[in-house]
Amino acid sequence: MPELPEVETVRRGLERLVVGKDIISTEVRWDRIISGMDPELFNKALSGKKIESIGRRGKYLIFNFSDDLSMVSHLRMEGAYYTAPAGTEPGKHDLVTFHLNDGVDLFYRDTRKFGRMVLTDSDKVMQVNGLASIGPEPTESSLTLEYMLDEFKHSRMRLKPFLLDQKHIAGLGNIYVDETLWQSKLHPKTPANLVTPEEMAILRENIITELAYATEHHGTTVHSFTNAFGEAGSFQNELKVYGRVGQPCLRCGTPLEKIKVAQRGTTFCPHCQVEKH
DNA sequence: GAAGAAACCTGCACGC
DNA sequence: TGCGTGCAGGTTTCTT
Repeated sequence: MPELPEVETVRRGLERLVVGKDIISTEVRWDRIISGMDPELFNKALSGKKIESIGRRGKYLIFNFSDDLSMVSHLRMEGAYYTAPAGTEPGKHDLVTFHLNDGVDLFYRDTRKFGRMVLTDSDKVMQVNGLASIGPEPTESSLTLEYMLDEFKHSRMRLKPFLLDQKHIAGLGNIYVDETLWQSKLHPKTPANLVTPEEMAILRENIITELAYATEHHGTTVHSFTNAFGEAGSFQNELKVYGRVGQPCLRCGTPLEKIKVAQRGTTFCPHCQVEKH
């Protein structure tokens, strides 16, 4: 399940593999992957375009093509890109193929068909659904303590769904929310406006550090995530709570518990992370 | 307007 | 062995 570190890992891989190449044509095998556009128009618009650069904002990949055209791609749960020699037969879950000019095909694979691609003018990328209201990147310079204090104090939403909402902070998903809340000793059901300034400073530092560290380790491989080279990340070996339900908390030894918060499986330590009301 | 729930999807684990 | 059920989860859309 790609979160920010996984998407950045994919971006770096694609940058090495496909930037500078031309698209000859595309094949779409699941129409709904292309949001708001007929697949034939998608193919027509992309044919002959050069892939000039690949950017990222939060969990969104942004392909920039020649003639000021861009494509916003969200991998959602299990989306993945990989390249293969031209003529390679697409697999069952290869939903889109980009035929490139140097004997290479770029495949988009998505087992659950949750991913979406949107073609748009390059100057309208930030108007695409999801990007229009996205919060700051979790970095020292973008995610300031002042911003967090101001953003959190207006909401009684529980921390788990609050942090998952990309409007507040870009890039966090289920795994890293559980990890950073555990590190910060905050209960996932605590309302956002009850986090003290001292706790907020710790939470901020943990979010920034955790995502940077996970990116260094090429992300977390829990289900099917691999980068554009088909390589798995290694950060799953660093997880302290996610996937460790029933095992002892690494801080206090209490067995970790799993609950549902806002429809999301949530693992936490009932001793270290005390709920506030 | 805010918050919660359902829907989108498929593979897998589990129970019978 | 085979079938039915529940679960996993990011985002959008619908409902309260």
